[in-house]
Amino acid sequence: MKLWSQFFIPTLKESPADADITSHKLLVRAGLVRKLAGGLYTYLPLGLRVMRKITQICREEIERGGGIELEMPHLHPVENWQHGPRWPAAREIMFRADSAGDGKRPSREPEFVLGPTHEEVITPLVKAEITSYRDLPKNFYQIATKFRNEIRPRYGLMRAREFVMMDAYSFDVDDPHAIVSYQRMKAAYEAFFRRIGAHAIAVEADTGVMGGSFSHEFMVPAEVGDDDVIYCEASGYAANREKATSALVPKDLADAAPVGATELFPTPGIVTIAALEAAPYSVPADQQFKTLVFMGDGKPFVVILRGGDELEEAKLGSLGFTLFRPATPEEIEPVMGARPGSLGAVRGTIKNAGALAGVFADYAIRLIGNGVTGANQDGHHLRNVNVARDLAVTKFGDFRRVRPGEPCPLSGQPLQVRRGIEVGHIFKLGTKYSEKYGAAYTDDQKQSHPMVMGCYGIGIGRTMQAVIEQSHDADGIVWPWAIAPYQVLVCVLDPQLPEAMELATRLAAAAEAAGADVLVDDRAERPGVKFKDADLIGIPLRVTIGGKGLKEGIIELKARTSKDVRKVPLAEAETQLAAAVHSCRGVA
RNA sequence: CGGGGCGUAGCUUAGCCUGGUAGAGCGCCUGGUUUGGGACCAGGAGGUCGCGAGUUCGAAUCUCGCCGCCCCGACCA
Repeated sequence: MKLWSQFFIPTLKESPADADITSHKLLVRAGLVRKLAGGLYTYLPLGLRVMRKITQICREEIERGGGIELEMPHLHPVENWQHGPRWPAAREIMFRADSAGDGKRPSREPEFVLGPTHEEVITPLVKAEITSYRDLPKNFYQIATKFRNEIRPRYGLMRAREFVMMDAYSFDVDDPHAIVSYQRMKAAYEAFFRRIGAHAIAVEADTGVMGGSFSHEFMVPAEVGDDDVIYCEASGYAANREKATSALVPKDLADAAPVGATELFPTPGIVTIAALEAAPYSVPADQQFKTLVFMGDGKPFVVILRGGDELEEAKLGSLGFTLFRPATPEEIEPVMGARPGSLGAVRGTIKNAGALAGVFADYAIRLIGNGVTGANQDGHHLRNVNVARDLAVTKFGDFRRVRPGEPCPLSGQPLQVRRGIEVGHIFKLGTKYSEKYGAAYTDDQKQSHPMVMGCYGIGIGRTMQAVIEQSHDADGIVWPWAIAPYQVLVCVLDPQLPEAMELATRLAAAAEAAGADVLVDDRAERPGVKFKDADLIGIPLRVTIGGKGLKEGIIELKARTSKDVRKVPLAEAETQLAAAVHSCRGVA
């Protein structure tokens, strides 16, 4: 039992000026966190208790899923990263931690970096320690602070620069076994989110810079989320916008026949899809080819989409470039022969086709059949361009962004979209890291193979905030039992009465014996203040002891989720409180 | 990194346009009255007006630079 007067819960009546989403305001108002600087937060005692409860449940479920806990350094020698597969992309978001000005190194590269995640540490460890198939599978995890120099920290703990994350790494002998490890972790995640009272759904996700073959994100649906989830209720299909596909292009679609020879026509000053849609040209957007040029690891490449479609840049990750970005007009002109607005990929019109790393076409352009595209001469376009006959396509792929309403790839029903907060992510990594670091094992035929890896993350602080986002009311937080900082609040309205405090102590003991953490509000505050604070900090079960009630011989029980107050005779107070605690624990 | 906004007491903020005394509410301290949903009265403490230059007799207020914070976009392991 903890006495409020001897604890530290700095609640606020007013919302801080720099918070604008509910969960962020409540984190601060309920005295859970305080900001040090952008994206950097102190966990106050109450917030720390919630974090601890979440990490403990996480630990239990990951262990159940086969995880073995260890703890790796936060400070990494930069060499570990330089030798890894994603140094160019990762260095941008890493904080550097130079040893204090010893002048021994050029200042361009740090000696150490603060770890944003730990593939670069765990893989060399496993390479050194595990060499036999007999020692596999293994799944190592830790719950530790991570550092990422987010371009834009925001929404409190939602996107912080320093944050607590559970990260796990599985090592298996082959793909089928790796999939088993992956499925076990997926089940562990589902159990974890269920136990803490968060409604999280698994959605197919893009693998991004991580690489790897497939992955799921765990999303808590919320309007303030950073990500769009595309889903179909009929089939259960759910995917991150970056990954989502639709059945827009029929699988059995035949190539359209040419309608005539390609024909050059002047389009002075026309550099947008919309302008070509207007009179006098009147070419519908989806009869135009949109031609984009990117730089991938220093070489230009071309992406072709339908005029009305948008590129989903994340999908370009499947092309295998380590780093890519849109090309500048200055980079485009020498290769294509024209500036953006007049670009196309018709064979023979590209000025220096040899310089290209490839021409990648979205499947949906096959729906165009014959259309209009830039001629690679400023102010000119080509019509009667036939997809199969005329375009210099290296490879078709899915590069477009799906729109709500398009047919679900599984059921054909219209897809829907909603916002969500990403609280966890699981990847089947494959051998990208094990090959790079030489993490291999010897099988029973004395053959060496790279280990097949998976990696898994859960944002602990973000999960805490996501729970607040989906579990609050006008008065404050409504904590699920399992992660409430305290589960029972004994509200002593007249703490100066010795019999009131004596009763509070007895009831607290009874609740603790029943398995609850108990906070006793013994402050010399008016009742209104205590009730408002109680609602704000969201303790699931409230026991009220007042001078009036004592005279009547009753105490009161109230659930945070309900308006109903139950009056309980003093003689039954301990047993009824214990029964209420048991019933809450059962539900949770 | 681009666009926009904001920095005044622990918190929320007024004042700035039109230069001249820095104000309120909450919180805090003292005393009193209260005491079941953020009480009331009286008194009090608390401010380099983000930092630095400049203009001016005089700058919270006008100008420039810097820093910090928030929002939108881009980005996001």
